[in-house]
Amino acid sequence: MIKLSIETSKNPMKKAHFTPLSAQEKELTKFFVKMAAILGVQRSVAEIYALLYSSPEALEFDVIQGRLGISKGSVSQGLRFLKGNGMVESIKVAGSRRERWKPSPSLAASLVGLLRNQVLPSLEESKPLLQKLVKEASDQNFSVEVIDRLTRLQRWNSRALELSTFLLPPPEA
Amino acid sequence: MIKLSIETSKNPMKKAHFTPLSAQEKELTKFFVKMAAILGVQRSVAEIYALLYSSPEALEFDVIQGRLGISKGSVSQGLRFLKGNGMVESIKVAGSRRERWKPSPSLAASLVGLLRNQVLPSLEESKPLLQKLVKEASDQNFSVEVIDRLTRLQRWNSRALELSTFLLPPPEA
DNA sequence: GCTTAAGTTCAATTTTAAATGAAAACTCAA
DNA sequence: TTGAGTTTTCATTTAAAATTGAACTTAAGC
Repeated sequence: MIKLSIETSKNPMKKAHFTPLSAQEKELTKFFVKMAAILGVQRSVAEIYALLYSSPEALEFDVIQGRLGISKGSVSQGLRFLKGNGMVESIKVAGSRRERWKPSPSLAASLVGLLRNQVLPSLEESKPLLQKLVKEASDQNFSVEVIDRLTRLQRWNSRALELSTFLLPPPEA
Repeated sequence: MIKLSIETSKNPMKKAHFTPLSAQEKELTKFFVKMAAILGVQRSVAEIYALLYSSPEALEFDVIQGRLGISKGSVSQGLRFLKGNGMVESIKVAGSRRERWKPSPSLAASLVGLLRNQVLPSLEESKPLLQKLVKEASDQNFSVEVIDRLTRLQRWNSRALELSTFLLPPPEA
């Protein structure tokens, strides 16, 4: 019989007992998962955010992984997404190589960031397309009904774009 | 050699040549698909809507199926979804058993209907949940930080709910 | 400059959502 | 009332998205 691993002070066998989510944490996760679904954000990302949101202190990478029971890859990608959208922040504590994560102070600001990234690009991209379509429709004398619809669509797009730019101004313009 | 089918006036062999989408129709489809994606609505539904939107006359079931090249099931489900959200209307012409479909007059109203069905239910469902969470958090003396976050979350949910109800009043209240 | 803990990447896998189409159900003209 | 013409249903298939984990990269600490 061979002993497969030896615990030393240099290489402590990380037992890695992470406490499973409490009832409250699970409920809050449900809420964030539901909201995330509306915004088209994946479950694991919502889970990470919910965990950070219900933790009084900033959490380390492997605590997040351990308590949620998800893979390193998911944690890494999830944190990147959340950070990229300004929803979480990382803190580096001197003397430790690990980062610690916590939600950004303002949830409102976070959602604004998320919406801006999800919605605005599509509205902007579509503007020239609709312009072209309206032009072609009148050039090729489509039915009045269809031209009318397309024109209204274009107007609607422009207004939505204006409104969004107004409601969701860029971070530091 | 057996002749497999015979064309009669009663049973005309439906050649079913449907003209493929024009360049413009394809472009418009792109637009609607993109918008639909934001709202979490599936591609085939957006395709159906785009086709109706760019057609001067109301279209029959099998024209929709044929021109889009999708299955009967998808057309049926797609139309049901669109109708359920007030985005399309059906017309019955006397002497024909088939229904004919066209987009509802107001795109704005359509989007309102869609948003109401997609977003409001989640906000409403979550209200009592958040209430309970805040209560439990203070009862079980969680950290001030976390209680504060949960309270703000609850407030945010209530406001979003109020705002939505205001912006998206029920159809005929 | 090494070593190794910490985190990232991405091809492979798993999971979830959407589309299909054959069979069932409905519906209206005859 | 009947039954062919329509549409719906839903188990199955297909496609898309999310997750995993092993290999790789990075950088802190020695």
